[in-house]
Amino acid sequence: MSMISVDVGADAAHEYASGITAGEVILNVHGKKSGAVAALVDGVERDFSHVLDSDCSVQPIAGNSEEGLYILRHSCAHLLAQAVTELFPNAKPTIGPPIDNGFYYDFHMDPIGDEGLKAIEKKMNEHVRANHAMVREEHGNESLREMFDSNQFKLEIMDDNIGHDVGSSAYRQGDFVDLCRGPHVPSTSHLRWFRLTSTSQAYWRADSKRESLVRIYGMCYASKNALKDRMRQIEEAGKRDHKKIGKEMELYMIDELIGKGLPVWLPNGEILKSEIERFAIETEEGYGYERVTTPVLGKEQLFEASGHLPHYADSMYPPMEMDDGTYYLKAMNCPMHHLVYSNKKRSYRDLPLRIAEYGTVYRNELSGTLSGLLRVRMLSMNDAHIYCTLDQVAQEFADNIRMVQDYYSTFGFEDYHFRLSLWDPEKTEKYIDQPENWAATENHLRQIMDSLGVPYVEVVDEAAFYGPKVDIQFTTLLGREESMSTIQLDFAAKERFGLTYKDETGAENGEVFVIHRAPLSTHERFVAFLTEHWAGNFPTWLSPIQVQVITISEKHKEHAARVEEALKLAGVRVRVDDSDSTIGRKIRLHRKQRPAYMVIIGDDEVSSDTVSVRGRSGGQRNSIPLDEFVAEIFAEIANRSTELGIVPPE
RNA sequence: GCCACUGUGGCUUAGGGGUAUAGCGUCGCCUUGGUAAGGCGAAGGUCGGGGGUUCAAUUCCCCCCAGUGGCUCCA
Repeated sequence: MSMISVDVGADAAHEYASGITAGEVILNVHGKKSGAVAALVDGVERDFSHVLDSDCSVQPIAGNSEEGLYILRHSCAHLLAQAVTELFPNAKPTIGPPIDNGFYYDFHMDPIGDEGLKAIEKKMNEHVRANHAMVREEHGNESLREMFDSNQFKLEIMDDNIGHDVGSSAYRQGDFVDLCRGPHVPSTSHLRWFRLTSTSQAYWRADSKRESLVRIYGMCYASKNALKDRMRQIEEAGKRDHKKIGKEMELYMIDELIGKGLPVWLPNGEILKSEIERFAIETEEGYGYERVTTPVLGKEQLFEASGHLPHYADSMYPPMEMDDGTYYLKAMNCPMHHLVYSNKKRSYRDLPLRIAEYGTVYRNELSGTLSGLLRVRMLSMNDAHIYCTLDQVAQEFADNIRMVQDYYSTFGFEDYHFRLSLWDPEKTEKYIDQPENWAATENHLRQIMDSLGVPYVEVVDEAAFYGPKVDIQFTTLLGREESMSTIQLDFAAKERFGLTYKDETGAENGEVFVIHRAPLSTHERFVAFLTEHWAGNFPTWLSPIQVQVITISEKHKEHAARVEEALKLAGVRVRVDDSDSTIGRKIRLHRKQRPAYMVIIGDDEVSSDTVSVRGRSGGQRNSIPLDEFVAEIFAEIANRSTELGIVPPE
């Protein structure tokens, strides 16, 4: 028997008899407890059963590594398919990939409910206990087609993959076999820590004209603790859900008589919204923005000119027929701002011209996508458009990126990254089809980002229809990525609206670039994120109720009124509860509204003209002279501090 | 828009073919109280809406509406 030399990383290469498997090598080198689920052989992911017959390198893939988790989840998708096909013999598996935090599998089958999901989960657990080996089988194309001849979806996958290695292997566990490239965990007992989470409808090939499929989602981890951690994370996210907190704090309401996706800002939410707006106005005045107000609707011809109707009509409300023409609700402010620009002749001395508007736009989102404040049909924002020459674009982008960074640090956001969003030349119907302009502007943005030294990722098919953009991406508590801010470069408006200026030579110059930017997202989405981020415990300057005064007994009403008066004079949002109730009860009641501070007034405070201040976590600072407290909270609010510094944290 | 699930007083919720729980909140009384439930009492619901089956529907069936999760889309 010939010997082979296997490089296992750490120390010298090991010698083994040819024919040994990758799994045996890993067991030999790393022992049983390595937690490996597969092997990396010469840099390629392989099953444990992969046979080694020449010199090579072998490394374990740990179950809790990123690669290992994908293998685990992919394997768990197979386990799911095994259970589903056993319980529902007519179900046809289609595809079942791993995704962040879990996996899904799409089946062509009748819809199932919660009971179905439970039954499937139970069956999966049976197969985990049975510990089926997941065995790789190599097949020729013909033999594979035979194996899956009753499943048109698998046949279609094979048709699409002729010449690729995908179609050459299948994995078998017990009675179940699935077309798959692998690799997989050695056996189903590795898949203990899973949970099925939900079902949904999906289309074959994500095409709504094709077959409707049942998608089943699950999550799978390498250990009990990892699964528990994830479930805790989901639970925590549930507690921070802006819909739940928004209701408790009375931030907004949605009434079916008004319509879905059309939130009403209640007084407390309006405070948040107007504080954000005030902050934006202050900041943007410093950057040279001028504010305007434009109508919420405009004529068809306007949106034809802007390109919205050709490229964006699906996202607009349907037209309104009037006696003098057809009108549309605006989905964006830009067309009207372009008209503000060309309301008079512009000179190079006017550029960059920065036109801002704080108002609402209306977008016709599909009813099923609407959700709380996160996805709405009326969007409030601090929108602005910058008209400038190509040479000025870099400076304006730099300013806006700095502005975004300043905003975010003031609001306490840290977990975000920049994304350069490019067009997709394959999808010319979605974009203005001018490849040279796309290439030039995309390159320009790339250079700007590089010179700013801001790290970013590039993603295709995320651009606006009129140009590339820089988006600022957030990760939610559940690990989902969402766009927050956006800075967009528009090369199309100048032609569509005939935007020109008189340059230094006196010539009429048509090279006007437009930057669309909304650094604070929409107020709806921003408040939703803020609420989730702070779990409703906003920094003092944002808190709808900054101070809740609580009296111990009716004897203290008068002093409470004085405290209220002093705080109001300093512009602090204060409320007083001097009702006939116990202090414990009042604290419990007001905690739901999450005031930044509670001020307790009793005999001690009255006699010494002080206040006792209670923080959100229960920490307390007693007998602060009233003047001192007012001065401290005033400074905290004026500085827009993210720290609640008056009471030491518990 | 599509799929699944859900819909009971302001909020959280029990129940289930014979018009319905409880807690919180609200109001009143007692208590004048020191930091996440002091006591007593009261008001408040045509059980999301409309049809159907039934002697009888909040409960079963159908259709709407809304919410939640997901698909698609997206700020």
